[in-house]
Amino acid sequence: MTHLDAPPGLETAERILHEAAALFRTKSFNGASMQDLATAVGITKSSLYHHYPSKQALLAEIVEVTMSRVPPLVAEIAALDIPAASRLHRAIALHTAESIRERDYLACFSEESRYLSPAFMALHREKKDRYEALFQQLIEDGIDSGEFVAQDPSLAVMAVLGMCDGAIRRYRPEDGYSPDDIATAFANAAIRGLGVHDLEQIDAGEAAL
Amino acid sequence: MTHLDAPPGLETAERILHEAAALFRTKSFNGASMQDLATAVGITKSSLYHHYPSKQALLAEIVEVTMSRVPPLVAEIAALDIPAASRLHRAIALHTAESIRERDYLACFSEESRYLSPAFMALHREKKDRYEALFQQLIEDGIDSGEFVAQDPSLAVMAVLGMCDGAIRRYRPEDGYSPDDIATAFANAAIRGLGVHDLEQIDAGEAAL
DNA sequence: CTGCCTGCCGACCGTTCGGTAGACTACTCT
DNA sequence: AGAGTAGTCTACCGAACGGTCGGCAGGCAG
Repeated sequence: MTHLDAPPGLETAERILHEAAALFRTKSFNGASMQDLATAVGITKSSLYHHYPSKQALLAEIVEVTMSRVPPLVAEIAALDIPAASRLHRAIALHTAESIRERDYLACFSEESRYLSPAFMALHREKKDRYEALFQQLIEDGIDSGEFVAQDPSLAVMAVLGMCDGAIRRYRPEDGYSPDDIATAFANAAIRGLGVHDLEQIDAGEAAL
Repeated sequence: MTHLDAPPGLETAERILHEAAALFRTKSFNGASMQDLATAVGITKSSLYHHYPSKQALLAEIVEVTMSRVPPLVAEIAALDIPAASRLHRAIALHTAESIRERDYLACFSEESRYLSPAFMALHREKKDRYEALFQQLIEDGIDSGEFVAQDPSLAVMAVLGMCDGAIRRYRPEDGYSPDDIATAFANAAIRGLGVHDLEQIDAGEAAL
């Protein structure tokens, strides 16, 4: 029983992180014990502590890798030189698809991050606020340009991101929807909900890409 | 120190339930201990067990009182003899306002109910499905009548209720929005998002009531 | 006055929690 | 061959968990 017996593509530390994200999503941070995690990974509880110093550190790591992966993708979309409605459409679709595909990690990011210790929490709040500000800016751009009807942008971002987060909890693979199915439906609904009058134009723009 | 000293309007059992709902929302079911609850109520942990047989029973009771209070209100709206879009608008506004006003209870209903023991869970799933079916039926009605664009009703209900649930987690009283502000904004956004073409007519209908 | 019932309490139970200590094994590098 | 190291193990720790027990104070009915 050594550390090189069976590396099926993933290092132990990475497997631990994966299983931890999965457990934190399904049983919540407080509901998942280190023993549960050890069992899922197939090692003993003590061995976990060789790779990560604490349960908190596991959560912090999960949140951080997610934070450094997804926001840049959205930021890239936000910087495109296309109408705000099109940018927001793509941003929502990406955020939603990512939320479903990597729901273990995104659930930790959006739901379990509140269990971060105060030290990590402060850091995380700031990053999360910056991430959500990307969406709010897109909405404000769209209102300014007349693509969306005048409305409170912070309520709009609350509605949109709340909807996306909901997908994580409500998604069930056995229902037969692909992440992209849901992502597209949500993005369409959101753009329409913001009061855009020519959704067809956005669809056409997407199809051309 | 007797049981009749200071009933400030609420019986002990009811105060326990209130504080439990608040704690379960803020710290989650697994994160809130019976000692936390006892401290919040101002009695000892042992005394809790005089009123409720277990922590599980507390959660079950919270979920059940919510379940027997809110769905009838929505069912009443769903049965009104007005266009589907108007009924759905009012149903969403009510659900959202209620989610925010009674967010301790509604959070337990929508988020913590997954910690119910299997026995209670089965019962709860059925009721929750029936509740959500109310919304889905309204959406299907609106599609059939041409008020909403053709779309997958179950994805639509996923988006709408996900958005509403999000309000519970994202709402912060200090931001200055009233529950009704958010409820109206969400209902408008949702109806628009479903593809209704004459939102003004719905607003006019609401104003007349 | 007596006896019961309600609400509460301090003390305690067994279990599980996150985390630690130290030894063992097998691999790598010199 | 020998030293070092990475990864795992068994065994254990103190604390906190949900829950139980027996008893005590006081209101109330007989």
